[in-house]
Amino acid sequence: MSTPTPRWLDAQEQHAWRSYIEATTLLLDALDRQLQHDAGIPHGYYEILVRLSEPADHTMRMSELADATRSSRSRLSHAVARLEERGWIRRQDCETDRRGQLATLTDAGYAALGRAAPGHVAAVRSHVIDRLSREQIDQLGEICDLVLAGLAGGS
Amino acid sequence: MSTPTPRWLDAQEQHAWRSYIEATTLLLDALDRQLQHDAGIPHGYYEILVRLSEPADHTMRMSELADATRSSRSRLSHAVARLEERGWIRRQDCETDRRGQLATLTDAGYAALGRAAPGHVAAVRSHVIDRLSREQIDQLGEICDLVLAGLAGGS
DNA sequence: AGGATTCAGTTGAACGTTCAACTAGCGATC
DNA sequence: GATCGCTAGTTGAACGTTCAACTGAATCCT
Repeated sequence: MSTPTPRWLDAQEQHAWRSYIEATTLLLDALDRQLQHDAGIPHGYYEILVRLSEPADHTMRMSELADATRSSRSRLSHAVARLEERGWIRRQDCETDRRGQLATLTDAGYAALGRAAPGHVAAVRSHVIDRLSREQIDQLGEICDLVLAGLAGGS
Repeated sequence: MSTPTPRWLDAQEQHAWRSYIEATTLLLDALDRQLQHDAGIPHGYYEILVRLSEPADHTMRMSELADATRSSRSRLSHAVARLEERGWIRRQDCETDRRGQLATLTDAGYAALGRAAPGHVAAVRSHVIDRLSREQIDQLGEICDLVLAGLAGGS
């Protein structure tokens, strides 16, 4: 539990870090507001619907879905409960593992996603993608993959 | 209110966007956990303390602080109320504008920040900064500045 | 087989954020 | 110098997330 004089961020590092935090704060707030307004759900719930819409049967194991959306099991559990109340997701028992639950996107949920998506994509474009060069988009992807590798995997 | 067939994200764009969202989700969660564990406050509260520590008198107008931390006035109001309960911030009336409030970092708050900072910086380094090349750090800063310009300013 | 461990998922309380409504002071304008 | 609108900040209810505790089922071990 020593405190070996931390290496503080230099000017360049601090600038990048602060810009990242500020941009991310504003960006996520803006996306939340847009989706809350258009679809009545926060950004995290939208991502759940997106992921569920990808398999042909619109069905996923809860833990699979938790991993895909990078959310805790608890968060997903609460979120799916809310979306189920709304009739956008249905839960059923898993045949092969009696501990498991399968979440299925309902037709109403799929329709809701279809209504929310255009506005969301437009927001992502206008706030991020369309402001960057093709090269910068690639740079961002690479940078985030590096960070992701550290956080998701081991070290 | 037409829906003019949105321009969906192509593979490259979608990859970058998803990596960004996933990395950000995991990163902010990790920073929150680290700070909650080390200092008992979430990341947003830490940023409030940092900003307040920068002026020599450790004092800022509430709205100045809200702008600096990119937070809504309501969020800041609640947050400062909590930090005041803890004795880390003090509020006083503004002399020149009777509507205004001045928030001041107390000595206890400054000390708490001093205790939290090393672990936080170490986390930022290990998760982000030390994984990127100097060039990538600059790229990230530039990208985020572009996004920030769109969200903070006009268009 | 029996017991410990781990895994899948849920639950409720505590906490932070959002939203809308509100108080109060400032400023412009007529 | 009254009024209208804007700015500063707060409040409480509703909502989402976190954390820790919990239930049950699978798996491991001998």
